[in-house]
Amino acid sequence: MVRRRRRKVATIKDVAERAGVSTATVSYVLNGTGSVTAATRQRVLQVVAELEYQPNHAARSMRSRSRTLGLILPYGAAELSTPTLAELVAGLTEAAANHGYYLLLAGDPGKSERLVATSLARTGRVDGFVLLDLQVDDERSADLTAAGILHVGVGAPASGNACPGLSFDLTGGALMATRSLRTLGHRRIALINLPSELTDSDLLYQGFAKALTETGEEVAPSFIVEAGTSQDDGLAAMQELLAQPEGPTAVLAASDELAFGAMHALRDAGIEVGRDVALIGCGDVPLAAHTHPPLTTLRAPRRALGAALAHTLIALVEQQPLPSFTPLPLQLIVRKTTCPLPE
Amino acid sequence: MVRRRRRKVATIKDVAERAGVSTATVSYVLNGTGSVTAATRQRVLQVVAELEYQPNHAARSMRSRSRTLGLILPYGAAELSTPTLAELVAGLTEAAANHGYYLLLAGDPGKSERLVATSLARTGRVDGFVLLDLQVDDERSADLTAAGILHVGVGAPASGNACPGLSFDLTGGALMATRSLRTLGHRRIALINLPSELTDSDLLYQGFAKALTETGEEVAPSFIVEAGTSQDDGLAAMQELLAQPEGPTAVLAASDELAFGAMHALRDAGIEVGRDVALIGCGDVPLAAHTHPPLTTLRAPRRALGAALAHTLIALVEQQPLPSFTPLPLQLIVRKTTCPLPE
DNA sequence: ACCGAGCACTTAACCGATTAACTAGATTAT
DNA sequence: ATAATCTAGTTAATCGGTTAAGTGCTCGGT
Repeated sequence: MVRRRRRKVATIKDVAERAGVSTATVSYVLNGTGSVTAATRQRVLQVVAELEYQPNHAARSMRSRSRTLGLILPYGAAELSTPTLAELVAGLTEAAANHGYYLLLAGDPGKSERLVATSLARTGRVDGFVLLDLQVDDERSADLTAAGILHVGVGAPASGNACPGLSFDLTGGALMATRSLRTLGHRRIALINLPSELTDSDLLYQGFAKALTETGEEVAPSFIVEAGTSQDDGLAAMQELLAQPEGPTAVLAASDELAFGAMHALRDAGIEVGRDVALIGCGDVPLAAHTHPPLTTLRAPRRALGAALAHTLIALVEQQPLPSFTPLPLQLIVRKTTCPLPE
Repeated sequence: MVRRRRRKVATIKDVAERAGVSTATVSYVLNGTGSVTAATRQRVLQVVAELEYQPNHAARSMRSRSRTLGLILPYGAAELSTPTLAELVAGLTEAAANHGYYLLLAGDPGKSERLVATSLARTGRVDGFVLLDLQVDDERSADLTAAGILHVGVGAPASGNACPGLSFDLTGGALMATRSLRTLGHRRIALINLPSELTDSDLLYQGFAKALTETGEEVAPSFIVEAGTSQDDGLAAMQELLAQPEGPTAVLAASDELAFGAMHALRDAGIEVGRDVALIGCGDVPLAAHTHPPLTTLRAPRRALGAALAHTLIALVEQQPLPSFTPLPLQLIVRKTTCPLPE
């Protein structure tokens, strides 16, 4: 059987030979280090172009870094299909590309996240990791820190975590959303929040609470429901709120997913969203614009967050000063699930 | 400023020294090559465990391959958020992991897909690529083949493409779906198909046509609409069908996305899906179970396809015989959008 | 008793880059 | 005029593995 051999690509030696210089000179030209006359530089670059030379990545990363960022997919990776994660990944990938980095996906259901991460880092395959859904006292972060592995997390830089944490300005967003509900006349406002393990959940709570206390009101504990992350969790949470003697007239949900669940619960209870009860979600996933009625929600710049994560992690890897990061602002997209307080 | 130096990891030299052997012996033990006594093997493995030694990836891939598969994200990468792609990626990642491979994501909006791919391959960063949405006479495949870069595509192995193409058994699926519509009494059945550039579109058409011709009927050209891939495209296609003097009583859509659009169009036209008109989608994305009414659709094993792609590409890379591939069967999930022909 | 083969290793070349150390020639300083 | 410095390169060490070639040693065959 004739099997075509893999094509041989040009090496730095080929370039050096053809340009009549040493490999060191070629390297100097390509990296802008050393001192080279304009004429020599020209000649080398000419040959590089002719041979379409590109330095071998393995050889390069032996001397320095691998210019690769790692991302561990959550169990089952079904969550990759959530627009939230998908756009984040897109932002990561693009921003990384701008710095000559690439994104390595890992997600071995057999091994633990920790094992995969340390293996990837110890073998020099990746320079650092992005941790999704940063938690309070995150074990993963502690593990990586202990192993000397650089990483950044998606979420608030919380106590117990030594890594930089980047997130949206959920506090500002929640404040804005809750204020807008108050402006519409609502006074019995509930919050369906994320699990309290997630660092993001407190951010949201702070904004929500501030909007109430700034007008001298108290936060009713029964109106704060800690839910999971799924649509079903949102449904359950809403049912819990409706079961109370005096239920809320407005609800802020910590994610669109939760809001969708809440919409289901309301519909099942015969309550019309956007007329009887106001509802605001968070995230603005594509589907939010196409529910019935379309969901009022806080738009989150997911792609920008991905880019910010990439920048921060790369700065960490290259030992440059970390770029200053201000939580990315959310934008209130008013659709049809918000309404003035019914008289 | 005190900045902790990166932790030094054990090298093969450390292992060799500690075990009192040469590095070659360590390498032989770890790779199962060469001949080593049981005692020596024991000792080496012992030390490997003690030092938690893992071979440096860069050094390794200089002599062989990089054990990395490349995937180029579609423009803007918004499509990653489609469950279809997300699950495929998950399947790819997992199956790759089982062979010691990882998935490298690329998606540089600045450079062309071709440029990124050749660069990644020439620098030895990846061993091969997965091409999404394989097209008839796919330019990308031609480019990669010309550059001697291994790759597999998602789609039918079509004319003009030298690479293996893996897909679902869309022909069988369309046949099954269309037959089921006939069994329900429908005779005026339409097909909203994918763009004809996609190799998958013909597969679907073949099954659809067979279901009609096998009972001696003719395929009405006006009932075959070539649409795009978006929900809006599905909407437009359905409107086109409805505009005909005698519209279809049943519709097969080539994707759930298209089916959702068709549902919108039907609803807008005051036609009740699942009573007046039957509709079958393809893919069974999670949302399909939650539309009103829930969508009858062909369930596609996306994760399995991802795994098959990984296996095939890795076999290609390692010059092993390609695993035989039978198109992955679809399963008809009957929900509420199908109905007998109204009398 | 001697040769060849096989075993269990070691030695060293090699993969393709980066970079510290060196060198020859030109320029500047004293 | 001569030493010191600078420029534009080269040579060679190095990163951490893999692997072809080499080296004693034991064993079997004749």
